[in-house]
Amino acid sequence: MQKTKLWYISTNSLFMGLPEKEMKVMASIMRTDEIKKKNRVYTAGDKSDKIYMLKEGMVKLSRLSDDGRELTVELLEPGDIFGELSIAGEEERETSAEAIEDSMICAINRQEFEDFIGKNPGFSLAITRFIGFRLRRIESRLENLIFRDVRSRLQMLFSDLAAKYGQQSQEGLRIKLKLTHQDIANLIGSSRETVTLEINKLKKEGSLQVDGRNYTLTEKVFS
Amino acid sequence: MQKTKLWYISTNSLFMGLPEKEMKVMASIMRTDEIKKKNRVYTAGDKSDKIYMLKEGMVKLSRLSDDGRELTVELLEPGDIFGELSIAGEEERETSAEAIEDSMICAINRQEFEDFIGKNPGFSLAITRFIGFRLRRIESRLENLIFRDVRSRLQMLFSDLAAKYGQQSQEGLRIKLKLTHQDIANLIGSSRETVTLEINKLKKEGSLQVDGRNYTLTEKVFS
DNA sequence: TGAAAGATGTAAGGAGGCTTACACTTGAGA
DNA sequence: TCTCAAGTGTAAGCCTCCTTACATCTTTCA
Repeated sequence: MQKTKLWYISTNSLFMGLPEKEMKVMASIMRTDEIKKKNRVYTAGDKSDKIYMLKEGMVKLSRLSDDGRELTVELLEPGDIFGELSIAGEEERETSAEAIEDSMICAINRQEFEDFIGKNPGFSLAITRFIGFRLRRIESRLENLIFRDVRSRLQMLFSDLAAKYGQQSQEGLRIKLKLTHQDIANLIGSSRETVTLEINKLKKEGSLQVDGRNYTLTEKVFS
Repeated sequence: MQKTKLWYISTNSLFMGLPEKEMKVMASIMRTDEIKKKNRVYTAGDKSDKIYMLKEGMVKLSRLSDDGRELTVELLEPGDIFGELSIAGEEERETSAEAIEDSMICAINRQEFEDFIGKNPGFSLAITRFIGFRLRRIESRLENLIFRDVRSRLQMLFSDLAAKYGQQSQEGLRIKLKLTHQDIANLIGSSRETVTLEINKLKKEGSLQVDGRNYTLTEKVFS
């Protein structure tokens, strides 16, 4: 059965506490869209006038350097909001959003979203909190990048991913995500070759198991 | 004459558009405090339950590594808000806030601040915007750190500082800020020695003039 | 199913920038 | 105004990690 917009809204922590009537209003200003894998929701430079919610699939937010290297800013799960910086004075997108699986998204016009915030003060605090969370995360990544080497950043990435996508299994915490070494390099600001090297070291040391493209953390090196 | 809290509020862009009555409410929940140079407003690990506004002086937000290195997250001017992550689920401070000049600050309890937001939807959007701005800035620093070398980061820092603290003069854009090479290193994630080296290169090339601890940008290498 | 594209393994070489070390200069505060 | 701490200049050595270069293994999809 196709889940309704209202279902997504009512199960989303961001909208928690809103009266049902307002949830319906939110549902009514959302426009559902399908995005196929490898397609972009938006690209850096696009006009920044919509906010999105990911309903199904997975979306990657990233920034590109002039010479084509990529920095992955965020991996999004169903329920996550993105493009929210359009309400923070962003005129043009600074990041790009790409579906890395076939996805369903909901789009809301910036203006309508702001009107909605204006009418629902509690909701606005939720949005503020949400952006604040992202700010804290990014700040801590900045810190890691400056203070820690590739090995340590890789370990932290794995424990972060385990916290978000981990599943307890026989061998340890299994990360339900398929990432290539290049994907990982883009997440920690390193090169594909160095990531391959460091991952294989972790395997040899026994703190990481890899089968296919699935990673399992077997030790609490990852705290 | 001592400027009143209300004066600071009414001239602050964050509070713009608020009815005067609400500005007075805000003033009434603020507690003014004096912080001497080199003292901390808060330290990483402190309970995160207040929001601050800088009235006078200058405050530096920073993060420390285990081995004592420092990353400067932000330099604040009068009118700037800080500690705002306490409304974004931050239980303990992740950064420290240190006065780098004798300063006057205003403190507001988190709970009172949130109540105020709840009653003033327009204001809440302003706060969201504010945090969003900081998020964009930090993201772009993350990007620079990954994609650019020290020389380029140094140039970008100078043009950022010029935009915020610059003053047109005979020779070019003069930055009204006294920074040591160590301060600069902490801002761009480099070492003191490397910063000295690169600054002297820029001086030789003629794009930067230094007298004492004052920097003047003489060319548009800095865009 | 087979070819092409994508992903991984590995190694040599090199560069950027950090560390260490120390001399010299400036400035803050007694 | 003198002293001492703080800041700056400079250089050698080294270390991490990137780049380049291929071989091989896997996945995709025509």
